[in-house]
Amino acid sequence: MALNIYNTLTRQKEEFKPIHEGIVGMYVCGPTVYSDSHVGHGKSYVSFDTIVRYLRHIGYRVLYIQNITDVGHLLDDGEDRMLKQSKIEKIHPLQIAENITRSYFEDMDKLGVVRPDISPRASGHITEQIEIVKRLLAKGFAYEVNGSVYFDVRKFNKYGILSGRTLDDAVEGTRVETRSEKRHPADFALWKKAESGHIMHWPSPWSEGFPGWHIECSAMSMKYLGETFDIHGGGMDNQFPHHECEIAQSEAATGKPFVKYWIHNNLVTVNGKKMSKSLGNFVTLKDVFARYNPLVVRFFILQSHYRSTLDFSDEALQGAKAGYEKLMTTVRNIREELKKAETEKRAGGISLDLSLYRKRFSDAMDDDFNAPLAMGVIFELSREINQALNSEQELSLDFLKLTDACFGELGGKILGIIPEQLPVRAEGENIESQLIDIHIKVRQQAKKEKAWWAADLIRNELEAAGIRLEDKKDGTNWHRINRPE
RNA sequence: GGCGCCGUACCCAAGUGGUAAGGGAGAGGUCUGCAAAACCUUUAUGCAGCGGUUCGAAUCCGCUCGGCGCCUCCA
Repeated sequence: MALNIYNTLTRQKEEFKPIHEGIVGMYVCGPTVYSDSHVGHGKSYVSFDTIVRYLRHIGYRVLYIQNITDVGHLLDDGEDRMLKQSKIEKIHPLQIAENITRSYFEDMDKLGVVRPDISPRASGHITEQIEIVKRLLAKGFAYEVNGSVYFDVRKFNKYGILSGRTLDDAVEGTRVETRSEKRHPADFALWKKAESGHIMHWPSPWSEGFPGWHIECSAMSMKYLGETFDIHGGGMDNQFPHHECEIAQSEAATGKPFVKYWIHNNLVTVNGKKMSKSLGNFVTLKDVFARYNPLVVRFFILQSHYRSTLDFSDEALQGAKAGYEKLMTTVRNIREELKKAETEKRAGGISLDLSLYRKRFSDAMDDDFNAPLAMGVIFELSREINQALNSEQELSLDFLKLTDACFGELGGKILGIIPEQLPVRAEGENIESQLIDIHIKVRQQAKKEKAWWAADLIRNELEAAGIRLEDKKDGTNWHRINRPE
């Protein structure tokens, strides 16, 4: 089955065919860096990360660009987000940008999100943005008023193609007092003249000022990916007006199609309501990580489709945690068994058709990146492997190697939920593992003498210290308990 | 008001014309000194409700009820 992607532009699933054979240019709207990332960012970037991982898995060379917005988001009162926060904290806006950018990557790293190939900053691409504004003015798609430049939406007849909105809708829908400078209420700023007291401003042919919000994505995506590229992603809430404006200004400037496939991921809700910075009901990733393993959060996110909303609740997260641990137990058991098999001679009678699982997994991912369905496949595989591990038959080294590799590829490399190193027993001869082994030996003796109280005491105390013992047919295994879980 | 989305078991969730994946929780069982883990069995004649199309619908159409999103900064 070929890869099919739901394209917001056409409102249907389409077979994915990159513009250049074997190469994919992909741009995703990154965060505005003025406060810590919340779970919504987590869902968004985990979703796109999984998409990038899968594209790479099926052989594409992907150039993945994700911007950092550190200037240009205007509030209702016309004030820049970065500026507002900088006044609150009494530090330079770019200091905030720097701090939050670090914090953002810290969170994303924990979620197993592979870093973008390029993370361009809006403030570092003022020249490119000015260039586009110049082109738009020259072609008559924009006009200047009092040092500010606006895009003239009536000159671009495709305006509304992405969101399905007409200009009449836009007029009716406009609640904010129309700024008198604009010729049409839907016209949007390309360049704004800085008011006095505005710290972040740059020289331009029109005024000392700063770029409009939408222009940065056009400038940076086209700079690194070309004037037409394959995939543009972002949150559904950015479909209008942000992405609509991007299309308008980019295509007006170049006269070429801007993006082939638009991918929009759905939002996180809390108790059924959208989580957003402005509503103030957001849960930061750092808060969640204090209570749950970040990979549990990733697992939770991937358990629903990227185009579905995900309702964030403690109950749901608890469920995800239990499911995640179940999967990790299987992986751990395979790896434990693998270690034993390496030093033993084994016949091994069980075989398993892994290609069937791989195919079902690929079919799921090929169908618009259906990660939840793909996870179901992994769980079914997990069950079958557990049956094998439970059976009386010895498993061959080959069998164990192949299953471990399969989990590593599907659950690790593609979905990013199975780490290469689990918190299993410490490798090597460190003092901790020696001490635990001594405890296990003492406990074995206690068990032999039916001193159950002693055996249980050792097990309970170790558990309290974060070490879990599990008695098996052929001895006792131990592993570290993930904390936070 | 305009545009759009959603409603699947106790919870999360996939399935968009062929007879309800998967995870959690619950119940029973196997194994075990007991645990833990795992495995097995079980939990929706039914997919918000009512009509319609069809040999056949959770899936298509219409209406009703309920929830949400965008239209204003947001991933």
